[in-house]
Amino acid sequence: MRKFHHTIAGESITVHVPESTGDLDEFRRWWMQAQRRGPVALDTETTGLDIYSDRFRLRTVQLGDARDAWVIPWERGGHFEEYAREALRSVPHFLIHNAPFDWAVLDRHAGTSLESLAPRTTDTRILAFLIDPRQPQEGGIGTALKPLSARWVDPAAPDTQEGLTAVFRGLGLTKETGWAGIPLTDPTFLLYAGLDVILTARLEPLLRRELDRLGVRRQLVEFEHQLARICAVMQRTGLVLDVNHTRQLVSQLGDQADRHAIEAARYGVGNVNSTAQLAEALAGMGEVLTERTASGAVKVDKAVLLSLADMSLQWEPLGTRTPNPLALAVLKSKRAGKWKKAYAQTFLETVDDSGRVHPFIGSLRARTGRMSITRPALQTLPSSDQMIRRCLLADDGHVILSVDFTAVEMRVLAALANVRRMKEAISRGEDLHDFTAKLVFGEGFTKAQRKLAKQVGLGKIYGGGAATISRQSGAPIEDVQRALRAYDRLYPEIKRAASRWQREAFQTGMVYVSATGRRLPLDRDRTYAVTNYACQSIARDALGQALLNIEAAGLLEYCRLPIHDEVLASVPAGESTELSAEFTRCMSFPLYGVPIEADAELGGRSWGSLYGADF
DNA sequence: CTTCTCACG
DNA sequence: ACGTACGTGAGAAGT
Repeated sequence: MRKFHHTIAGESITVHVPESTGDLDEFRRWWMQAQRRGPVALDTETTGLDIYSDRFRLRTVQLGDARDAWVIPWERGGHFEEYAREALRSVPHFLIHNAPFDWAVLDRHAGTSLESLAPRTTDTRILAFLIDPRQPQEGGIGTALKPLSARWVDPAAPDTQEGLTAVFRGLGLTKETGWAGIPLTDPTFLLYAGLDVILTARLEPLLRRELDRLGVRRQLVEFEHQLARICAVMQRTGLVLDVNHTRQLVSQLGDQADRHAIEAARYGVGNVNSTAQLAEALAGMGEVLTERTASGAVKVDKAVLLSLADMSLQWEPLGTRTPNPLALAVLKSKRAGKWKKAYAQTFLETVDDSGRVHPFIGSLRARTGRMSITRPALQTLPSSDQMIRRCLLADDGHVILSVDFTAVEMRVLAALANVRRMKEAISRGEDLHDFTAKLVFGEGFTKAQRKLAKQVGLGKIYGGGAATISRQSGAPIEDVQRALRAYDRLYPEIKRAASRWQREAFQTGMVYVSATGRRLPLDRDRTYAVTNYACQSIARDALGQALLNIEAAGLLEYCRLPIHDEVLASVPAGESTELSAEFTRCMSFPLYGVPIEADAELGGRSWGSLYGADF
């Protein structure tokens, strides 16, 4: 047995690394005792984050409590694997920091299913997030194990990730190759692997105590653990990739990007992604660029370039000036390059050997609690064109189903702020934006006026002013101002609720507590954002509730992605109509007296089929 | 690492 | 007193 000693919060701790079956028997005796005293912290070390690649390996499994950690070298196989498996099977309650990652690893590589682990897990990252959801850049301490440990356990707790990076360098390895290349005998690696579980074990009771002190509901903590599990199931399922189409697309987009880059080079822009080069070249062509970025540089973004190219924000010709050929070439080259690199290529890099991509679905990411999807970022695929979404398919014999809430943030606002006329319109089944347009512009409102009513409604939720809404929508500022004033007259409850929420937050240390009990810290200089936080976070919780309903109805196996106000699913073609109705029912329920409703759309085999012609 | 840009709801 | 567009992930350039 190898042992490492360290001091945490003034107490000495021991990291044990078994080397023989005798050592493993001692490990077994330890966890059998430890599980009687309380939950056991669990962690894994792996070769990297690419859980679904065939090069991925599970290296160690660590268990621990506040004083002792055991690092089991899973990679050595045989008895090491057997004893670790037994503990994973038997311990009744685990503490894991950022459980979805370890669940996915152990499910795929250690024969311990997500279904078996999740009900036995407390995720300390969830606990920390419910105390303060802000990232370090936003003034919070974030939810990484190191800063949390420093805050709650021991300010001198070592930064194990940073420490290991130094060790990697000493061995001629990098941040990327280190996790796979470091020998399992490395003392720093073993000590730090053990420290992580000890820190997690010490963190949990302190975070629990803080949650109790703040009065955060147990029910919310439980809700988040259920959602984490549901999202982990969707991640494991993944989506089918049309590999051939994606390969063709990579090559097509690459050709396009190159062709337009060559065109741009003729005007002196050797690198289409260089804003400085572009601004200089455009100035040389006699273009006058007035917009500036936050730091004072000349702004040459898509909106600026489209206007130089004489096109609307939807790339439609305007006929107001001679199109600038450089602006057009740069727009096209950048777009093709980005779509190739960030989307198509990432699909091919992340696809597993059975042809599926498994995006990481973070069930609790944004400061409002909104979910996010990474590797690849499937919540942000272009919707103006079907070409990228066309790469992702329903399962064999299935079709794509998309079910989305109707105007959910507006309905949430109506419910939370008790907006009388909005609630009346919703219960009559009226379209909210039609209703507003009618009241502001009269019965014969135009399409453009409805669009303005919609943008003003959204602007209200975001806290936007006339200037911004005018710029974003292209509507004349006078019209926007008039609509905004009319809006305030029609729905006076919105302003009143916003001031009430800000006042409440002021009394609780600048934290607005949402209707579900979520803590939403406000930034002092933009407290107006409280309206958005209230609506965005409750809309997110409504999506969470919908996911629980979907699972209870036995439909989780069809779910593929949560996209803020939408659930994307793959359903057997023969039952698509019935399943579509069932999904819609799961996503329809009253929220504080206001009906939340959903619309289903059935597509063909590819996700792109919902965004244009399917091939 | 920061800034700018661009994709989404 | 007044007015403030919200939340993400990702790639590339430049310091």
